[in-house]
Amino acid sequence: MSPTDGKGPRAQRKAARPMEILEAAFEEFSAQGYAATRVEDIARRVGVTKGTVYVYFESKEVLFGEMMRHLSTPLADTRAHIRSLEGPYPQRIEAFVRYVYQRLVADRKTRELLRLVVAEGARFPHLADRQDEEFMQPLCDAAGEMIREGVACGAFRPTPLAEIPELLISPALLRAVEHLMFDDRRSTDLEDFIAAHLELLWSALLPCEERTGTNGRTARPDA
Amino acid sequence: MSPTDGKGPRAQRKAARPMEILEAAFEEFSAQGYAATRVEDIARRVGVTKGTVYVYFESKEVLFGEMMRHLSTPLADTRAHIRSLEGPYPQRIEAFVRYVYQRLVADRKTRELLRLVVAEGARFPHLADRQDEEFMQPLCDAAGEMIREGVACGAFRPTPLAEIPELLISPALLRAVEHLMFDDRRSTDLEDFIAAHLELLWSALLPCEERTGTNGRTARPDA
DNA sequence: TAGAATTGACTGACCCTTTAGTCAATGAAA
DNA sequence: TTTCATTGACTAAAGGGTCAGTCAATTCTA
Repeated sequence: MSPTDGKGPRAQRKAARPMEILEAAFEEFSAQGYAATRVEDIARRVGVTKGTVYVYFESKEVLFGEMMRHLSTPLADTRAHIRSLEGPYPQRIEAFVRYVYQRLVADRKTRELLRLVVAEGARFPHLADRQDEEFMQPLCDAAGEMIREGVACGAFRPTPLAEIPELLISPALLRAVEHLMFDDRRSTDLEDFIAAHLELLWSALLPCEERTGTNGRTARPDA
Repeated sequence: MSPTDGKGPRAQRKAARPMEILEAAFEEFSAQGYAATRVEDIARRVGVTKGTVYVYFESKEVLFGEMMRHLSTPLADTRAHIRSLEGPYPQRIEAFVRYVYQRLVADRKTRELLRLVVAEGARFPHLADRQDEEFMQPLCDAAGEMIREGVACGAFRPTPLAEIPELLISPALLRAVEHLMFDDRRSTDLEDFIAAHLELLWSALLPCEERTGTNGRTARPDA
């Protein structure tokens, strides 16, 4: 039974408050950083006053922690999603790579989570650990496994990518960091970038004779 | 004539102060972030009081700006250094790659500069621009040029790396970000990582028949 | 050279704004 | 009428920024 079931408008509002506050906290904390964010700003964004925020969260620090936890939860299904990929290995790799760009570059929430971890990680070390546990490690493990399978069944050549899958996702991270630094001021075409990234991967993964230069699908994604 | 020439101890101390303060400011700002750093902390680190800091810098914000400028200046010679690389193209690439790891991963100052740009870039946009202008762009331009030369003279195969040299340095950036997130808690071997990175590059750059798996020198760097 | 006068780098107490956190009063929903 | 989510005025503490005063280094004078 959901918390909004069979309740009057008062109870519904109350039930919705914590989430509203977490969303507003995300906007403010990611834009200003922890120390520079005022609880009053978060409250104003929700349309209430500071006192209300303290009804739902006992302190600014707790609110920040809860907000980070809230941000991290959608990452939990990363591993399952990746394991569900099907088809020939190169296409699986491409789907995987596009998924990584989707999360790390296109999805603002994940991107800003990265900013907060880098910016505030020194004072909240568990943030980095959770982010790694729930996102980076699953991603890398799944990628490594996929590549080793591909190698085992002869689709891919042996490659250090199998042992160090971070190499596979690093270009996406670079785009994410660029995005964090310049927002939208320096945006070269992402599709071109991904195409080049895939090209680089094929040269490492595919046997020489299969490298045509247009493996997988490097064309724009259409329906 | 240097500012310490022929001066008494009083004048020498005065001349040294701004630099001392900038160094202390770097330590505090990079550890705590702009908003959470107190000018008093910076002063204490130097061994003076807050008032003294305000003798040399008119405000916290100006001090931060000057500190960032001070940090950025050593980056200026990046381009020259890269152009001075010599020898066969694969060795030049390897030297370049190692230089990038040196700066981005091993050099604490450059790494923390990255943290500050990501963390504070939203409120000080010119920081990102300068960092890019003086470091990232020269690095990428030089790399792109080197690869295109290598392709032109037949040492390398045509490759999208020539047009998108960011791909070449992205693994180093990943290590830098990991370092920022975990400090020293998660350090897999850097040499293994670089070796794998180079391996990946050779599979993209070298003709098939030259790819032995141990191009360049993948052994530990010795004298 | 010795002592007096001057300088100026530095201090630390102070001001004032900002902001985390509190709580008695309020008024709309139940 | 009762309940309780919300308010907004309040406190306390923190921290940016100021400045008159201090004393050691330096310069001047005899």
